[in-house]
Amino acid sequence: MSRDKILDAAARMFSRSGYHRSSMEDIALEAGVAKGTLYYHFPSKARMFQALITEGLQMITDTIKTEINKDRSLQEQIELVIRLNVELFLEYSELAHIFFNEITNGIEEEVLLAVRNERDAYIQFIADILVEAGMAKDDGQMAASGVLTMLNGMCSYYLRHPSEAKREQINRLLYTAVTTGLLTELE
Amino acid sequence: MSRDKILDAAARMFSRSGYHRSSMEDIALEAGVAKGTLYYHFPSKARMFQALITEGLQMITDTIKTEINKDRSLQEQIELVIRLNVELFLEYSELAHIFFNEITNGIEEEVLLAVRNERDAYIQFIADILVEAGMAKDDGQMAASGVLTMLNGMCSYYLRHPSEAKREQINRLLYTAVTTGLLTELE
Amino acid sequence: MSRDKILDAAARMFSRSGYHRSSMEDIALEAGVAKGTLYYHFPSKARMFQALITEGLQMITDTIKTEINKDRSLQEQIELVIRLNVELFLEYSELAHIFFNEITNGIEEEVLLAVRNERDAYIQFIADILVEAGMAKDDGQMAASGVLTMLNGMCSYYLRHPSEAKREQINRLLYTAVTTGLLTELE
Amino acid sequence: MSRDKILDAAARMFSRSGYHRSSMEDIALEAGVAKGTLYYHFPSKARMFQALITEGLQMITDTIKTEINKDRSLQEQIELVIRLNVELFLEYSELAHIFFNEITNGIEEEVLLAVRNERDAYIQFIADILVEAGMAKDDGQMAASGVLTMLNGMCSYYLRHPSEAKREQINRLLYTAVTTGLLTELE
DNA sequence: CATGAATGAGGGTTCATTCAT
DNA sequence: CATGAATGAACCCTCATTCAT
Repeated sequence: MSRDKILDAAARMFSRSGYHRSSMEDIALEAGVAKGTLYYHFPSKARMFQALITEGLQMITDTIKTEINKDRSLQEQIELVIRLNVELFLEYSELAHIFFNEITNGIEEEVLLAVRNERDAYIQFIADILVEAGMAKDDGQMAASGVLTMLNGMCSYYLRHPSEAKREQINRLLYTAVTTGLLTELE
Repeated sequence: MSRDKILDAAARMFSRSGYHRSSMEDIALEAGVAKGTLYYHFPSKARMFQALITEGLQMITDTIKTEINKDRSLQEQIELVIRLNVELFLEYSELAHIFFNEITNGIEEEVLLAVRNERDAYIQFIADILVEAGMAKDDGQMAASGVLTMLNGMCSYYLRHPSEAKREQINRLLYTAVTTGLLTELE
Repeated sequence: MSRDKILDAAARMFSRSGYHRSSMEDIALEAGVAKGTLYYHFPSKARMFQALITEGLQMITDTIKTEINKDRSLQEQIELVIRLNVELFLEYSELAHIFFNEITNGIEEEVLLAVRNERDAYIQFIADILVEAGMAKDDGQMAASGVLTMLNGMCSYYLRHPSEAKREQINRLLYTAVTTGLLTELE
Repeated sequence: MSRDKILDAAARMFSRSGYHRSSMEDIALEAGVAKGTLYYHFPSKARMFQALITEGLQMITDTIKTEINKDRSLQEQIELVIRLNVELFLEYSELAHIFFNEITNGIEEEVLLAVRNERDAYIQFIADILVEAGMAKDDGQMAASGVLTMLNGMCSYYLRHPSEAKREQINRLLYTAVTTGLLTELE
């Protein structure tokens, strides 16, 4: 179905070139469909982006939920969540970057709010895991926000100065930051 | 002099609306000069942005250097560096955001590299301070990068959910992160 | 039958939003059928419009003919024709407006001519009535055209500045214009 | 100056093909300037249209005022106003048509209101002349509206079935309609 | 009979940049 | 030094129409 082809192409393009640098023409070309087809499936570029975020996050949270329930130790759960997030950041770096750093540019206000809500929901999702694991007090939101922020920054740094060694370092450092309770100060 | 008026206006506009959302028209208007004048002083929008970053960072590093040399304790030095950076982030949030998070959009490759170098130089500058204060081993680059990343993220979070209480928290948390040696793991 | 549903919907949409502002999508939605169905019944938007005009006018002229033959005085006949036309204008204002004022926009030349012929035929139909009633000399075309023009203009004015009082005024004024023979000068 | 070239070209294009059928590309081509130039002088197509109407009406009312003051009899004044208006209608038929029959299509609401106000102001201008000449009671608005409506319709008819004889007829008929007091019934 | 996914030409608009003055 | 009129490529979006099912 061409809706999926389009979302795939959009993910690739946004991830490669960012939101504004990816034109609807480019995305259509990448998806192998006509420009008008994009507008058959999505009312606007912004809404397409929103769908991408929403449906992408749904898949991610589903994956994490499934994996986490597979009878693991607390430690393994935390490690897993961190590793999966790092992988996602590195695979879809630009997209993740957009997602976590806003798109202040000329985008429909309504979509901006929706994406912001998605982000807050995801932060809450991670926060719940941290709280359940005893790694954060209260609602855990700021702790989760802190982890993701660090993750975002470290992955960006890694992508600029890549070397396999550091990749495992990121996982380890984040794990330490979480387990030593540094982030609980944030509450 | 109109060059300064332009840079001031550009800083305000970029900080308020981001790089791409600020048109040359807007900047000229804000500066109170004609659009053509921008091109008298700078060969392109990207170069203007570059000049802004370069000269801005020069001022910042000069300020920090001056303050740091005023015979302070190590603790005070670290606190000062953190506080100054937090202030800058909050004052020029968008600009800082751009500076620390790339501008993947349609910008001259050459300028992109130059700005990236400026950023690495600033990271190095902070790294040197950390090393000198014994807060990081080796070159301290990744430690510095980590601090700035966290700073970036926390300030963004703060701006989205502001409350005076949290502002001091940011300073304190960053101070803790630096002094407890968490970041030294990064080397 | 879905052909009728479509024509009804088209009449409503055109009358509400005009020809070009009504998209095939809108009409299909209003009719409760799929977009493709429109093209099953009509070869193009323009042809659909033409069918609407043709069949609508057929109904109108039939109605008028029937009513007129019901053994009325000349005066009553004229009053009737005027009143019916005013009602139609006000009920289907946009459609009437399109019909009487051309659609210079991108419409098939052939359809344009056809619609123009429909209009001239209607003018002739009214003209015949006027001549038969002794209210116009010769072929009465320009008289009929004049009445309809005035009717068009007054109804538009009425719709912009409505008030029940004026509605009856329109009928009366047109009746006066016809009966005092003003329009016979037009021949 | 290219602003004038553009307005001239726009008047020609609109008058020839109507508002929507005239693309900005067409107008630029007709004016001999680049498409972007249109947007240097006017913020949008609708605003350009508005400027055209406003400035055109200014010229027309100025002309009429000047001519009317040249010490004429009442009869000559009325004849003059009618003749000038007929000439304008025939010269800029489409434009006049748009002006007097709305543009319900996708045009900025604000511009629509502005143009409507221009039209009402022009009607008022004509109304004042009629009242001053004793040809209408009270504010004369509906009388003026009636004359212009008839004028509009007759000119359209004339353009569809042209012949020099009828042109003078239009002037005469309108003059009769005004002077016999038919329109005073409208008050 | 009817559908709806897909198309692509065309439209209005933005904006960094150029250049004659 | 500075201006501002002019440019044109690129962008997002609309919509009548086609066609396989």
